[in-house]
Amino acid sequence: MDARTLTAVTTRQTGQSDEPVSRQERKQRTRQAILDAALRLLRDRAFAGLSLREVTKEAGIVPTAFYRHFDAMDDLGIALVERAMRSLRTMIREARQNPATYDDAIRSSVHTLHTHVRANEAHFRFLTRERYGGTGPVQAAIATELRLFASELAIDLGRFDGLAKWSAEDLRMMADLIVTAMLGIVMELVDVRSPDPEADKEIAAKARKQLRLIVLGVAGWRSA
Amino acid sequence: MDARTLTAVTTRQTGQSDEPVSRQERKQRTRQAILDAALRLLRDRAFAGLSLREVTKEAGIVPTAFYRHFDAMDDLGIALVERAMRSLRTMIREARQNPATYDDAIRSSVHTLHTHVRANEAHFRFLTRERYGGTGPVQAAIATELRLFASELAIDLGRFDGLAKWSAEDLRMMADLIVTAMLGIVMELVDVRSPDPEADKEIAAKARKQLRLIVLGVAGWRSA
DNA sequence: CATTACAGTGAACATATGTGCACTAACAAG
DNA sequence: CTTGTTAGTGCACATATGTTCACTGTAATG
Repeated sequence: MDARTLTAVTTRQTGQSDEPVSRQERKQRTRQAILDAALRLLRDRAFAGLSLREVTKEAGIVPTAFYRHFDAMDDLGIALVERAMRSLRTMIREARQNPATYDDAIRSSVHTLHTHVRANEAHFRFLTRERYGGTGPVQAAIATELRLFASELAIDLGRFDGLAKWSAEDLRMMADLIVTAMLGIVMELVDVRSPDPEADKEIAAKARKQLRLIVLGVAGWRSA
Repeated sequence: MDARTLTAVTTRQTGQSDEPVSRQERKQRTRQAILDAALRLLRDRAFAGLSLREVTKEAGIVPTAFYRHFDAMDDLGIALVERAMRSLRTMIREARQNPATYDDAIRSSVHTLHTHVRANEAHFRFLTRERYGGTGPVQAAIATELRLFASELAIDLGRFDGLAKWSAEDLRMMADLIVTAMLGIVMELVDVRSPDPEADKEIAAKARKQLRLIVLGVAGWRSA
């Protein structure tokens, strides 16, 4: 097997072998293949228990080729974080377009959450798993991104009636609670088992109730 | 070095070598040494990235001796879950002794939470890390135990004023929310960095506020 | 005291891993 | 057309890992 096998990955991926592709286009594609391979393996393993060779084998390339794209496994990890966070941000952007009233916001937010999670299970699974489980650069990267995300949510919350006069600290507290609760919901959704559509409805209902419970607390709030 | 080194672990552990110890007592001790070694390593690694040889080296025994206590690493994992859950249950038992009013319950519960977590950081770190991060038997064991724990909490909640007439499902929903939120708090506490006592106070304050926000929601609740 | 059970050792092996190196075919640039 | 870049290959090697096996000293048993 000679270097013609260079095309092995990309062709397997695109399905058609001979459309002309630029050089960096090709590089991008195998890079993507590595990411996808990793995500595929991460469905039942944790990132820490993932070897370079495994990933490259799954991606259809030779181990040493890995270094053309990443310095080490940790680099792959943070690349995955970026990619997964892009999915998260896309979801948020859509959820943010929804309007004023609490009840509508909850309903539609949970709906878009459910939709996006199901559409990008691998990304969300990676995020929720490695948020706590991961160590080193990966967890750090996720923690940073989620902190940033919670800050934005806190600002969003401040625009709602009844939250306008809350302190930044209290808003942040509430945002953190929401983020943690919803990530718990995400974890239940992407848990490997039960592709049961009935269970999905129950989980979504639970998510709505939890959000509603939190929001109801706002009415009685006075910062201690 | 011959088999007299059999005493290496136990002596290093107890500090005094020649108090008479029964045979199974000795076995129990090295088993404990293995658990402790694992927990020590798990401070900065995830369980998945932990090798049998590493653990035994840290424990001060030879790799093959591991099999006298566990069939495989997974067994070690579930043993760790059991041990960690014992710490959790001990904490709960203490928290449960506290009385009626919401406000007092929150205050004292967060206090005992903080105390116990600081006293058994390794256990709680392991639980929160591997709850999501872990895969296979370990995560399954934690999930089962936490489900059970949430059920008990739901029952406890039902005894409070204003919650007496809630459906079992709603109580469970609220219990899950509390468990998830508090495990998030625990994670912040055992996060490896900042042994800052000032940060501890802020985290505790945040925990109280989150619980208060949830509890306040009860007043306005009507099951959808 | 004689015998058995067994928690621990140490050597050995097959396998998996990360990484360095020389090489090559194809694209890019002149 | 020639020349240089480079994403990929294939080989090689040192190291780490899980697990087997025969063993040994000591506590437990009779």
